Amino acid sequence: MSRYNIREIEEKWRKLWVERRCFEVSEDLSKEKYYVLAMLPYPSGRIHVGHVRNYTLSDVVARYRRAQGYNVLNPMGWDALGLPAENAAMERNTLPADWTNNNIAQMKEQLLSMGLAIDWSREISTCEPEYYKHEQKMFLDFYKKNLAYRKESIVNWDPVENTVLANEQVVDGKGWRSGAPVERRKLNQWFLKITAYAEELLEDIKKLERWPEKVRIMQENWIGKSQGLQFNWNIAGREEIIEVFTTRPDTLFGASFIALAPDHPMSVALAANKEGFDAFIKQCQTMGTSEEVLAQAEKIGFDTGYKATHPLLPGKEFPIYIANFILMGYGTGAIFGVPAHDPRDFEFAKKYDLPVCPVVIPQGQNLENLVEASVEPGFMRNSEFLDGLDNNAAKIEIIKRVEALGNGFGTTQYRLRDWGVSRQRYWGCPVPFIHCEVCGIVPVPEKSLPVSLPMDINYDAPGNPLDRHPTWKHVDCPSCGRAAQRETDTFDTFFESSWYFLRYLDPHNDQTGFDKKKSGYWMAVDQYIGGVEHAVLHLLYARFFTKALRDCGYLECDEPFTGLFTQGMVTHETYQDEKGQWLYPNEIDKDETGKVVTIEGGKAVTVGASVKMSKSKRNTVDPQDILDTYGADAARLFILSDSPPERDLEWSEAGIEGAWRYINKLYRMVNEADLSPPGSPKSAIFSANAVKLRHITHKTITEIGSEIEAFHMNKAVARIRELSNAIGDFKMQDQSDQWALREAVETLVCCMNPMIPHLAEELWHFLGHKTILAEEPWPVADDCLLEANTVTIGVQVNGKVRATITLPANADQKTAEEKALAEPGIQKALDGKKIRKIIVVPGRIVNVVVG
RNA sequence: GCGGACGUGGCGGAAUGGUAGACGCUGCGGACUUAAAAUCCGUUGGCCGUAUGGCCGUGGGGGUUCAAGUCCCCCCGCCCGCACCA
Repeated sequence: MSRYNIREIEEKWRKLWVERRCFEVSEDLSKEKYYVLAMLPYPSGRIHVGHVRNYTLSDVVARYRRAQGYNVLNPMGWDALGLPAENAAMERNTLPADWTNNNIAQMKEQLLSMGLAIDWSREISTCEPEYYKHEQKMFLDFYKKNLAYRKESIVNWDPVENTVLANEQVVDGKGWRSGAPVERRKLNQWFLKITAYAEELLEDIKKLERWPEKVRIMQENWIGKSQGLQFNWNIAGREEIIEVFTTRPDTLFGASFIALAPDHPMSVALAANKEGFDAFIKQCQTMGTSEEVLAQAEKIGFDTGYKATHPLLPGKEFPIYIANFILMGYGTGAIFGVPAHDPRDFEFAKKYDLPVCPVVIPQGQNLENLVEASVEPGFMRNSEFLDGLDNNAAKIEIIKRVEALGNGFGTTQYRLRDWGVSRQRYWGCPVPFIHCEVCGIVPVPEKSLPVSLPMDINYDAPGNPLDRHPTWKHVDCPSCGRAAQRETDTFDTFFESSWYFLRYLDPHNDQTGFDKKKSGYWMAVDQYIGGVEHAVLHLLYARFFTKALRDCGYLECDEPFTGLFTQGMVTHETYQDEKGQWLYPNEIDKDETGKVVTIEGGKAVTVGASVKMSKSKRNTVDPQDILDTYGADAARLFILSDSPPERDLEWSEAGIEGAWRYINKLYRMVNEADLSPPGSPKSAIFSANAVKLRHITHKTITEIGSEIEAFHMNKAVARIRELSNAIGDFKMQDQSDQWALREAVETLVCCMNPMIPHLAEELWHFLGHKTILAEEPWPVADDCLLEANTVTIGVQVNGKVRATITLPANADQKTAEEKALAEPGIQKALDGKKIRKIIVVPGRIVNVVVG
């Protein structure tokens, strides 16, 4: 027997799959379709282990579904636009396009060596005008539908780089690159009206049954629907009113102050000339605006000195504060504070010595001397006409009353905000609009699409190269013909990833983004797989796009992804030398005593926690090294073993070596097995051992299937190992048992195919088959063999296991009882005590209750 | 702070309310070898015992049940999300 030559054999089968175009598919109405999609990678240069995990998972699903008879689409492409390419271009003096295309070529090479069942004929790259011209058309359609609009909004502006910074690029109020203090600047920017779909996006989350609960909750929270009352307060001595929104109108009679957001227009109007105002506003601005920070920060306020009054609360006046915990972007930017029933208001009231008046009293409580806010439901008190109602009824009642007064209205608020898509960058899809001094903002005519990025750009000066380009932006106005200028903003790159899954369906269509009929066949994606970091933004944007495109007539599909799986991160131990410098895993080793030391110099190494792989901690492994050393199958197997896919996976050298050893073991085992010749007739009679083996064989078929469907890939691998252990342990009792052994081995090979396809294909061939395993159906289990003919169950005395007994599978209760009581261990445990009752659960347990 | 997960051997992890620790990794002992690697066999939750065996054990405390890792209540710990980084 020749040694398993991983490189040669894996290469051989990959070549054959490509030659036979095994994984290229087209619409086939005779078959049920199955669309498997892995989140498309950003072409950063080399694949990382996270990619290997992602694409191994999608590949297992694709190969398994294919064997199940589905017409499986499993495409791949490149999320090729984005900031890193510009950073790289600046650092290396190249062009973003060159850097990106180079990376794509390299990464494709690497992905090919993983042996993925991908239809590469559908490969797309989002930086090609052939791709983005269609999204320019979509944007124009959105504009026509009033789903795209411009508005002024505030950005972080780096005055040295002449560029807009993302929040994470602002470090301590300074630009991450330039170190210059960041300015808040108002710019006119494009927005997509995702809020128009807030209700549908929320409502349809219910349909996404095969999404992780966690992601659905995150999206629900993000959309943040709340129902309440919006109404007006008067300001004593002034004409203006203050509009507030509350989700707790029932607590109105418990109010003790009014609070405005620091950037509320009335804040300036009421307090701009007051002493300390500027300092207070400054203080508010330094602490950030995230809900997390506001919720945990000390609640501080600035007393405007004005009082508010409300028609429902005659004779009462409420101080008007400006408070740091009120957000201008949510509701109306103003609230009435009810310390007794809101934790933040309570904290605020304690600090400024404001009254705490409980009005919603939970059953069995009196809420005297509150030490914290009470948010439980209850019955109304101290609330005039609401008294005695339960607080939910009170909400309805008070909204009625306020509406009758003409002072406000019941309304629904969403936390979701419109999606700002403008980026002041070069390496993105140009926004297809033209600015004309006379006509204003004018769409680029469809026949003039695409608006392509110029390739002759440079980074010699700060700012957006599109803006500085000598000719690119100068065009004639399509409407009046006068000299005009192109929009130099480009789209947020979430734009590309919001519809790429549709482009895969019709990747070479130059007339339209995709054919409606094709989308009718393939959509929706049956199984989407990617990182949980995309739980909200990408997935919400893609859902929005699908609905918006539907309403623009592009397709008939409400939700893009019916099944979603979010994989965990890949982690690795960290290593530091004596000086605290981080070391790469390939710089360390164990010495004879088992101590971890540096390979160079043998110096002591501190082994740290296993954390997400990152370049800064140098705890990365290069998948290419793994693929070169151990082969694709070993890498795939290790990725799938042990850790459930949704949890973090700890990469270890021992683990990958274990997988590699097992690959070799399987190869040897099958090669050495004493099998009946291919195609031999089934034996008429099997020995006891063979019957047992056949039971395991057939059980494995159904179990692996359901484990893969449930994404329990670690358990699917365990079932493979169990079957191979059973094969290894099998003692032949009779020549006819050879057939049972062949059956077991062939089943093993078929079942391991989704996970380790190269070896499976090789062994399939070795077993004498002329077919390609990638094209073979999933084996069918014989139902008669699924049940074992004997079962071993525990026998308990008072709930403690004292013995085990083996019974025929169909044994009745009486038999089980008798056999259990006959056990010496049971007799001993009974110790002559009186038996009160015996519980027999057939096939499960016998419990003797005594005493 | 709010919302949501999670907590099982030395490690990753299995367990429709029914034999806790499947399947692995590591460690230990042995075989083969001049030797090593590879491979194979055995063993590997803790404590007591020569042993048959016994006791303890799923973060902690209570409860429901014939039976609880699993269900309920309280507590502790850890992780994730909470607005434009993709």
